[in-house]
Amino acid sequence: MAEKKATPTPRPTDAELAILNVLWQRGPSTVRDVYEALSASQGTGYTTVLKLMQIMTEKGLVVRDESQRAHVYTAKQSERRTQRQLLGDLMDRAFGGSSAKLVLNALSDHPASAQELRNIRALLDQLEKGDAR
Amino acid sequence: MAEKKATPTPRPTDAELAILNVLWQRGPSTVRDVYEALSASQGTGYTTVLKLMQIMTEKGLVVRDESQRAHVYTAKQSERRTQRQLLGDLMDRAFGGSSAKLVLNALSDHPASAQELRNIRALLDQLEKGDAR
DNA sequence: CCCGCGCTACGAAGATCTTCGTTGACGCTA
DNA sequence: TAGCGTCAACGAAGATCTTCGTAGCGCGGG
Repeated sequence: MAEKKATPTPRPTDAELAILNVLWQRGPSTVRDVYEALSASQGTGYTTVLKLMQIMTEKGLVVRDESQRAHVYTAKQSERRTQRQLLGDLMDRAFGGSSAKLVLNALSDHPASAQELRNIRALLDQLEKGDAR
Repeated sequence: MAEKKATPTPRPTDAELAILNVLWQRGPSTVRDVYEALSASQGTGYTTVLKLMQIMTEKGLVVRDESQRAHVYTAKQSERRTQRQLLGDLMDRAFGGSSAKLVLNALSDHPASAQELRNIRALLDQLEKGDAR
């Protein structure tokens, strides 16, 4: 075996993340799909999106199905996994690795709904109980 | 009035954030101070740190006291404020603006101590009660 | 069979980030 | 006062990110 990629999937840039968001939301999409979804909010040109997605393919952020004339792209990492990565990254770089600090900051600055607060509380319960981990 | 700077303080880059961390930790520091604090963990040269801090001064990320021969730098934004900014940014870019999603992710992936969990719970109480915010 | 349209590929340009070598100024000390 | 060490300033180089213009290809309609 020598096929194991050592490259741990780089951190997506801002523009790349915008594209990933579209892919997660729509599922496998062509460049045109993504372009149309993005051009609504941003003013990027078609070839710009295309180029970015080509680069993302090289980086391993997305995988490409070339069997169709219009290639179909899919996010390689799940949304969850990417969020985890970005979050862990920020936590290390700006919060000294403390998830609690990060969480406290997030909550006090950006209030969540009552329902969401309940969800968080539920998770807390779970964490405290199955503290074994 | 025309003196109001429209520039809202740019998002610090990775290398800049590393420097800011030192400034927050040590308080006002010279380039050498920062360099020594950083070179322990990273292998950056003195002039590299200097250049970065000069750029950060231009960007308004730090302020510089030039009254001494060795200029003394201070972080312009508080650590808290910067954390807030970075967090809000990430929330928008990767979590669809939902702080709850972000928090749930953070907690389930990066467990906090019991004490920290208590703190979070306390904040939740506070948020739910004095919901007036 | 030929044209035009949509799509990918390529390459280049400009911006920003990161790194560092070099230079010149300053002040202490022998 | 001459020399040495420390410091800021500058400029340049290489990497990465972002944006497009342009070219080339293949398919379907006329």
